[in-house]
Amino acid sequence: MTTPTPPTGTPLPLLDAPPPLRADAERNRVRLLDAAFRLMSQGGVANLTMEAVAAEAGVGKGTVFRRFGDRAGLLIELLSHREKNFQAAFLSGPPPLGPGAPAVERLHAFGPALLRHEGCHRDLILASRTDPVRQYGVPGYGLRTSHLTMLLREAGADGDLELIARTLLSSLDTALVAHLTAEHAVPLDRLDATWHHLVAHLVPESRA
Amino acid sequence: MTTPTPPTGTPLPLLDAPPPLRADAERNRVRLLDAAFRLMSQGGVANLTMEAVAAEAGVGKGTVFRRFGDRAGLLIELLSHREKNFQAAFLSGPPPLGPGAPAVERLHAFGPALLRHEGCHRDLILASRTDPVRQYGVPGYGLRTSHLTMLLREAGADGDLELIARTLLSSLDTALVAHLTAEHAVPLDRLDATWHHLVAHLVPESRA
DNA sequence: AGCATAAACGGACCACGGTCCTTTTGCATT
DNA sequence: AATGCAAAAGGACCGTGGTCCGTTTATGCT
Repeated sequence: MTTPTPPTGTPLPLLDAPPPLRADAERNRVRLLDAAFRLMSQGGVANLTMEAVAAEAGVGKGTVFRRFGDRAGLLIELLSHREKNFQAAFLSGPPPLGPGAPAVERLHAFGPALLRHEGCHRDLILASRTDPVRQYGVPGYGLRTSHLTMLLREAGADGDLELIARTLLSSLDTALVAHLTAEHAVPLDRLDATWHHLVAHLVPESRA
Repeated sequence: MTTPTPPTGTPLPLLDAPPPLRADAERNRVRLLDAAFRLMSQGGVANLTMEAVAAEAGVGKGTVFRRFGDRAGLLIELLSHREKNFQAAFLSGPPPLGPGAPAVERLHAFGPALLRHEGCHRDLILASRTDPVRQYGVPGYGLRTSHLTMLLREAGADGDLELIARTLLSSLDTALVAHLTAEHAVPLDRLDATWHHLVAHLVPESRA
């Protein structure tokens, strides 16, 4: 076999972009997401039955599964849509969360911001956690990890920065936070304080 | 209404012990747990269908639900049974994990031990995580938390020790570890190393 | 022993997630 | 325009978790 002809004028996929959907598929995709959003607005996440979403969107049930794989896939998609704002905030927003402030300050700012962001979407996030491992494969999680890793490196922290970043993220895990606030009445600022404590002890300059 | 007569010779429940089961209920309980264990041994966790367990135990399906609430409840019960050994190891086993060693050493020993313990029961643990919040309410988790909190205090750590303890636990969360080993081929000793790093940075005497 | 009562049992029943296979439809090529 | 084909749509179907309620059974009291 000869080398296949390189794509001519295609907008260079650049890192395995998923193949574009056929027109009808794309149309139904947005219909479904809209429908899901609508249903959730009125009845909460519990209302998001695959059949109900299909019906609301006016398509067959199979279509929902074909597009999103499973219920968790739909919820994750719904979620990722709303995460765009948060991502923009720490990637390119104003300091101290965004670039412009020293790395340590950005680290300190990240925890409280994440905490509050996740607080808004708690139900959706928790509902999307059918498979406990899956969340770690979601792009959003990967982005947070590499962002924190970078900030830690910039701040001069030592050790296995990626694992430390993941540990920091775990300390604000939605499920844990939900438990702490619900069962132990832990207020948010106590969580903020511990975040600051952790950051302070893990980057050298603040370490006395 | 007058004050009810205090219990006469009852073995003082001492902290809301669950009321004892009726004889047949208790008999069926062990039958069910046995059956579940048997089924899991041969076909893995996937074989643990509520109906299958009921059938194997020779009882009705409703009985399984009455006893364990739901599937997660059954799995958690199954799990708690096997955790006894681990708990004994850090509560009363030999040093450095058990009492006898200085608190810092016990802290260092705890992570690797937990990591390996959870590795053995990975499937069961992950399968029991239907509701992501629930795990934090099981006795085993509470015990680990208070144990670590105590060790941190003994070691002279500062800050919100309970939240720090929970953060340490989160860093070894089964789901996270499963992801790291499966997707990123992270070896266990790298996780050990980060555990030691975290402990070292969170208790004062080791902090330079 | 006989009885009353609360607890446990059983299995029919329901809802929902997920699969599968047939039919339809968009799209490219001639 | 006509045709061929891969992709999408649809919805019947299945398995399993979870509920419900009529029936059975253990246990404590007289």
